[in-house]
Amino acid sequence: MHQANPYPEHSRLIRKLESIVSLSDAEREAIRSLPLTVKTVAADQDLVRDGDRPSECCLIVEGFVCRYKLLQDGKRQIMSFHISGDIPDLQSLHLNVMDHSLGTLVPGKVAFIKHDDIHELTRRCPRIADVLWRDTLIDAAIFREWMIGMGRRSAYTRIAHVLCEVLVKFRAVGLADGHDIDLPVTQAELADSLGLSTVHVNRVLQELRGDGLITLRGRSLSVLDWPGLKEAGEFDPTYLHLNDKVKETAA
Amino acid sequence: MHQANPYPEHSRLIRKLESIVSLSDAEREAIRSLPLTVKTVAADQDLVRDGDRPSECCLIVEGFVCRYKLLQDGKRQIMSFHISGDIPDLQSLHLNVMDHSLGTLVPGKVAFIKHDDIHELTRRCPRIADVLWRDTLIDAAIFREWMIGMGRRSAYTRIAHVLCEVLVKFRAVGLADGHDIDLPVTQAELADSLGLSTVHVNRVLQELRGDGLITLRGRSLSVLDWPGLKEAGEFDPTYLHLNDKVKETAA
DNA sequence: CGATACGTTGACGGAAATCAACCCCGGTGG
DNA sequence: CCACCGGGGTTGATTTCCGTCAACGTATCG
Repeated sequence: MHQANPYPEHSRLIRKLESIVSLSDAEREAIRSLPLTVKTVAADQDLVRDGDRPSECCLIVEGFVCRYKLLQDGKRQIMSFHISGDIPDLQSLHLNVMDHSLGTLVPGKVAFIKHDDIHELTRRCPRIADVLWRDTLIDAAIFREWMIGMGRRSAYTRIAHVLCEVLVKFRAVGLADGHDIDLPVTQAELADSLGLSTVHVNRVLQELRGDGLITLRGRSLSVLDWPGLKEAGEFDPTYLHLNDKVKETAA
Repeated sequence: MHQANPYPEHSRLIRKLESIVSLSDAEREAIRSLPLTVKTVAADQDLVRDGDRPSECCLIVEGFVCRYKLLQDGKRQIMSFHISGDIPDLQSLHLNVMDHSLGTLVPGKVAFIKHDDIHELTRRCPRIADVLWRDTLIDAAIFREWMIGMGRRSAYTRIAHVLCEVLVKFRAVGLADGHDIDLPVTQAELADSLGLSTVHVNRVLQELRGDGLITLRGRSLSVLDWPGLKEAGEFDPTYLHLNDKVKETAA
């Protein structure tokens, strides 16, 4: 007796939001009323580009997306990773011009939502505006945590930290339940997210393996020693501001 | 015929918000109705501390405040600087627990605003909620820009960049109009904001002076060569998302 | 007028970048 | 079916930017 979910895309969003707040039935219903345009996208495609003035937001349904900026000299800084349920350009609701780009790292599925429809929803349902605001505030908290890493932590600690973060985020939205995930990120991309060189990332990953904290072959990451990895990464999940219900996934 | 401003603290907030959006008379009036508790604070005092669960926000009236976090080993990362008109802990409206601290760098004046009063204001005046949301989104954009610096820019570029940023922010709210400001920041604090050591900051500042870009004696900074400093810092003010009216101050 | 905080300088060391190969593997096309 | 190709991963040698340590100068202030 399997019944297909009539709102597979909206469900991803709802699950994500419920990882950071609780929603009422009415609020879930309101979210399900949002008009979406679903598209499949290949790897390494830009969803939005630095300088754009978007009139819609993109909801990641499946896949893995990064926020990044290219510098004059060709260097790239990745500023965040996003997974199913995230709306990485929610900020474009209130900031007209993009100051960075969003691009896919693997093939996936993305749903576009018109700004007007979101505005209409939040007018009808002010609590949802608060939830979305909260979501952007959590993104900001994650930026701050990454700043701390790049400013004051060693490469070893930084890498351990980002692995912890990704694992917790996967678990919070139900994309993983053990300590194994499919990490769709190359070492070069990791390097660009941490302000390191690929060579150094490679060597530090070997250290982490050598210390028995993880295994990493291709894209499959297994955390062998979760307490050890958390300690190595000085990882305290407070900054993720998770709902109490899912907090245990980070323990 | 000089008439004293009956709302000196509210005016700072209004001026700040008008540096990023336009406000109607009604909105300005609504803001002036906010109940405030004004306090004078000494230097090096925490306004809010990592782990706190605040029930009010603080509006900087005068002085200079930084957002920072202390690490296990005693290292400090400063994540932002704040000036007159800023509400650096606006995020506490929707994130219960502080994941960092806010502290003064110089003596100043701070006004506290109850969360409840802000919620009441935004309920009465939804456009103001949008403005405040926008403000937190700009903070996030600044975090991202600092990430780019710490991840991918040299110390020289980073320092030039932050000097550009501070100058533009001062000008945007009318705290400066030329190229000279009172920069109430020690080299050690600059270092902690950029992920550098104080020794290195000192040396790079000498380079910037040697290149004829700035003078810096004590707390008084003069930008001698604004185009040169912008170029040295790879500074593009887009990420500050200034109102068109004040954009010229960054040109 | 000493205390103390801030700035400056020099010598040295180290974490990570850079440069340059080389390997491995999956795809693809002849 | 195998040769070729290209992206990703790995390794070693070398360099560099910046940190650390330690001392000293200088200004402000009770």
